Amino acid sequence: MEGRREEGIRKGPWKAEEDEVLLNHVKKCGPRDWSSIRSKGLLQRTGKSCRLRWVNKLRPNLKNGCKFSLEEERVVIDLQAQFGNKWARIATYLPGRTDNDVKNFWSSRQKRLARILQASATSKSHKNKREGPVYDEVITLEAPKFSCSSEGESSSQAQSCSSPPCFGNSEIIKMVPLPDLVKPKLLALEANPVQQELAPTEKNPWIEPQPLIPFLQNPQPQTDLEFSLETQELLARFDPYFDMLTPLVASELGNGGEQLLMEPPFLEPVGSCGSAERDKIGNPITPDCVFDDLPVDMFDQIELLPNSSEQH
DNA sequence: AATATGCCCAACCGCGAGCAG
DNA sequence: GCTGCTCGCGGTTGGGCATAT
Repeated sequence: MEGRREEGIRKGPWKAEEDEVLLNHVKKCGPRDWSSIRSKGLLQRTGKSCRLRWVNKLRPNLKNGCKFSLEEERVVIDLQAQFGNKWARIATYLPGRTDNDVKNFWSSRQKRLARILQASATSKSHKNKREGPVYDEVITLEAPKFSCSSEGESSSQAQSCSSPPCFGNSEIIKMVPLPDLVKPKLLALEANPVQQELAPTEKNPWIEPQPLIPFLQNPQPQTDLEFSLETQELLARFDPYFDMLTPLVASELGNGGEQLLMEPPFLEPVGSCGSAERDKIGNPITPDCVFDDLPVDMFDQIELLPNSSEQH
């Protein structure tokens, strides 16, 4: 696929020598003047291509080849709901991630969710022929078995086990209506077009009886720790505010009744995202502290994110 | 073991914004 | 104000690897 086309413009995969030339250019001139790279005859690449290479691969402190951590997944989900597909903007909240990374992550995720949803819809339609629709009842779901094997998980790359935590075997999670006190805060959130599209009604979702998410009644055999965030996301599509139930779920698992709210404002763009900074702005709710409220042993399977320097 | 399928990721393309002349 | 250029962003595509059948 790599090749030359008209006017000697090179396309396709970058060679190490080209990377070196590009790095030298950046050392001398900084990450700008991309088009001059070709006009000076340094590389047969367009300025556009050079910039992309730098931004996505050569920039320092990139987490290349490192899967998204649980927290990063959460950030993306929250920010996507808030900003929409503004990948570059979202990426600024994720140190070491590029817009391309976020975009690719989201795209894979969407495909996966679509498949799960479709499979669920299919199985539900079969089920409904016998049972008919089920509305207006307390939703219960049984968490899939905890299958992120700690024994000899041979990761092809030394990647973090980025999958979200699961609840223990056979835990029953009750989905209960959103408490009133939560609702006003939710209104401040920017509506997600996708959620709007998929939401069963534009009326108050917490008043209208919501259809059950098919796969909750008939959980698909999802892999490993795919469950919790994946599930939450699907739920959120039917009930845009499902995310807010997460802490509730946690509390139902026996960690006290305190409810926490996760709202996008806890996030700060890279450069000002230290916890001290967050404290300064008076927003103590962080993803970490949300996880703190979950059962401690849930995270036994979660490895720390390796440094990019440890990769490869 | 061979083949099919799914997933991840790098790179390209088109479009729009910003800016200088 | 117009034009052309550069840069940045979001969408899309295709290759390669991993996993399932």
